[in-house]
Amino acid sequence: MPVQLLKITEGQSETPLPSHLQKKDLKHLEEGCDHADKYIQGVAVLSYPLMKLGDGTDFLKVVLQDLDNLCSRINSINILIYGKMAEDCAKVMRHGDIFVVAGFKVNNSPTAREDGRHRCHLEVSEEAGSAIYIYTKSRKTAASETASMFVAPKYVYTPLNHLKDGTIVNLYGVVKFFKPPYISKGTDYCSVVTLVDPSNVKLTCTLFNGNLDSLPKIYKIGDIVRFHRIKIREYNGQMQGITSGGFASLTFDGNAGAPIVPRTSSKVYTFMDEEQKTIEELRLWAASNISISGPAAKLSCVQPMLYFDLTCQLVGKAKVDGSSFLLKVWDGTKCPYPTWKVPVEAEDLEGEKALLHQLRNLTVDILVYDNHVQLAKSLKIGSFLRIYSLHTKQASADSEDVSHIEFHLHGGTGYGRGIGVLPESNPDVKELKVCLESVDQAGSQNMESTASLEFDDTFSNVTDLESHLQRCQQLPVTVLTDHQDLSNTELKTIVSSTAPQQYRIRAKLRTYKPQKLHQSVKLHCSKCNSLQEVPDADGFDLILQGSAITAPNPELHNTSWYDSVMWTTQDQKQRKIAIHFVKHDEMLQQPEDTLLMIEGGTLKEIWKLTKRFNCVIPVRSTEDDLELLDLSAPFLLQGNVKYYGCKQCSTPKPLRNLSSIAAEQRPSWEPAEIAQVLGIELLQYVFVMKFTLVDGTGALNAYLFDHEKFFQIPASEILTNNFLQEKMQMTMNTLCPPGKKLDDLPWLECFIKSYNVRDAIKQQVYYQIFDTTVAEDVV
DNA sequence: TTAGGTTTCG
Repeated sequence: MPVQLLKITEGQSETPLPSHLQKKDLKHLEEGCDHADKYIQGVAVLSYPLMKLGDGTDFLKVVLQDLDNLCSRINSINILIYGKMAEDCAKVMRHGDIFVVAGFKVNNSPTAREDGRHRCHLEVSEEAGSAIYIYTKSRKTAASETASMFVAPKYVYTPLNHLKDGTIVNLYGVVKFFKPPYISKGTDYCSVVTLVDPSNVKLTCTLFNGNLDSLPKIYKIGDIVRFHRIKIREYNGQMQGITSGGFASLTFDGNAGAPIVPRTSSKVYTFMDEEQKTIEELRLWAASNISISGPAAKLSCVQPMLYFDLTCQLVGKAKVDGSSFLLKVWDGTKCPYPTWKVPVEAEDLEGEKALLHQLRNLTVDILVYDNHVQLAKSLKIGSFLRIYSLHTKQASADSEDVSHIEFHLHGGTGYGRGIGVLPESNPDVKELKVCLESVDQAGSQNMESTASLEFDDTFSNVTDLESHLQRCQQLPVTVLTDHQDLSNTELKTIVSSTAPQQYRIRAKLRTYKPQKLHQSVKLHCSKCNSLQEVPDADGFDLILQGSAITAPNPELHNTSWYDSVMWTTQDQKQRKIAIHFVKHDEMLQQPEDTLLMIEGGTLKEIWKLTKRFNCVIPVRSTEDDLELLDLSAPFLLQGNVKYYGCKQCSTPKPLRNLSSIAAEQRPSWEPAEIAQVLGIELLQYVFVMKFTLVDGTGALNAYLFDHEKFFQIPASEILTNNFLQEKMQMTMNTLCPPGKKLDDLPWLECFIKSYNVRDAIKQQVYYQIFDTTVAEDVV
């Protein structure tokens, strides 16, 4: 019998221990040694309630104190008892009983730092061949002590608005954002999780673990987590959670009504009625306070230029080159657009050949890049995946009749981009399997007849898309904002006429450039009429690094019109940063109204400041004044928008001219006004595109030169706003649907003007679209 | 240690 209750009479045990057992001292316990013939002895000072683990196994935790080593600093140890043995022990044991535990396994105790007990714990079970001998005193005297011994573990959970720097806490939260575990640049996997709770405070946690399984198993926004022993630190003025020793997590489905089954790798955890209630309460709160991700997008619903999470099964994989890797996946539906096929060597393609062939028109090729390659390589064929923030991109239609869609998982982990493996028990996987099986049963004949470049809705649900496109074929997708009384002119007539003239036309958009819409955004100087590319962040970064070499000049601090603060960074670089807050009426304004100037800041620091303050102007010190940086850098940042000045047309004036705006009754800090007082010729963000228009009589290329009117999207915000980028791409997909024949393209109504451009050799006629906007129900 | 949520532009 693995648990034996033995009597002690006058301090002596009636039954001796088996002779082969040798006593082991707590001081000499070590992980990894063979402890089959060893025992440890101690008095039971604490026992937790008998519990059931996730798999139904009984579990009991008992704390033993080593009576021979009462003086040593660490003289108590946790005993984790599993299965029937746990049940038996709980039945017979009493406070003060002496335990002899034999044939145990020694493991690191994750709670040692917190409970101050031995750095190892002992694990015992019948299956492992363990035995427990309990020496008990007279039942009469022990009975009264029983109550004091069964103490439920008291975990205190801290609300997110009560977190303090430097503490280790337990907490609950609803997942507002997460990065699925990815391989960090160090030795561990990393997962970033942002939580919220009913206090409405956010906490971003950075979790590391060398074991993928030990990180929280979060699958979607809205999941609920319970973290134990997470360390709280202050970082950049905000509380941050980070894994500490003994970190443990449980994850729950966030949907009200779903079974409350914790996902965890930990064999041992407490989970009782009180916890269950907390989850239910958080689910209810989340239901009205968090937008839980809806049903995941299927391949049949994809649109070009979207970021979405795809739940799918891996059918094949192949190496492509050093920085990219191919995954062939399917989800049982058919993408309504032609999709690309990534060429790879046949011998590099892993996966079942017959299946790959059979599903060739239902699988899509996903190219994953950079940091995702290593993880992608390790994926098992047949496993179920969720690919987060997968990008659908419309490929250039330059040389082809119809364009196609590409699937990219770009490098980096921004926006939670990554790959997660879902267990078969996941409800979404169960649903997916039903779908995949039904397609399998439909047989291969449907698929055989489906050529990859044909449209076939056998497995797709494209009703919405189709009806949308039908609408577009009837009504024009662009309308005039003026000149409605004019009648249409055929393109044939226009191209044979002299310029300059103005026309109303009805035409179809055959193709457009650039296909990569972000390339259409330029900066325009209305003074010299020059166009230039929008500088990239690297250039700005270099300028900032260059200007940070010169330390801020303290003599320029705290003037009549601004207050200054300066500090030195704690890192090796000892960088000096100064911020000058412009005053209004001798007072500092609210952050959201404040204009500040910064010296020595990095790109990231400046970016953070723009989130909180109205305007940020990067500056540097000279001997006697502050001045703007090189005009290749933005002279002003407001919200998401970087404002640039024309190098040719600007004559920078002293920054103190800003004080004239500050002196206004309500300084509005308009970019145009700031530019004016600083002698900057403000560059405007514009879309510049070339539309190839056809109408059956002829064709012409017309330029679109638009700040905001045509797309009803400000060009200044498109580069930093993904939502607007998608909106613009959707608009272009409606104006010029990928994969459609000319007959099926919608009509555009446009107003265009012709004009002459002369260069040294010849004169040419150009056309420009104006007074035209995308129809209201298309936007 | 790693990353510290702010998409690529292949």
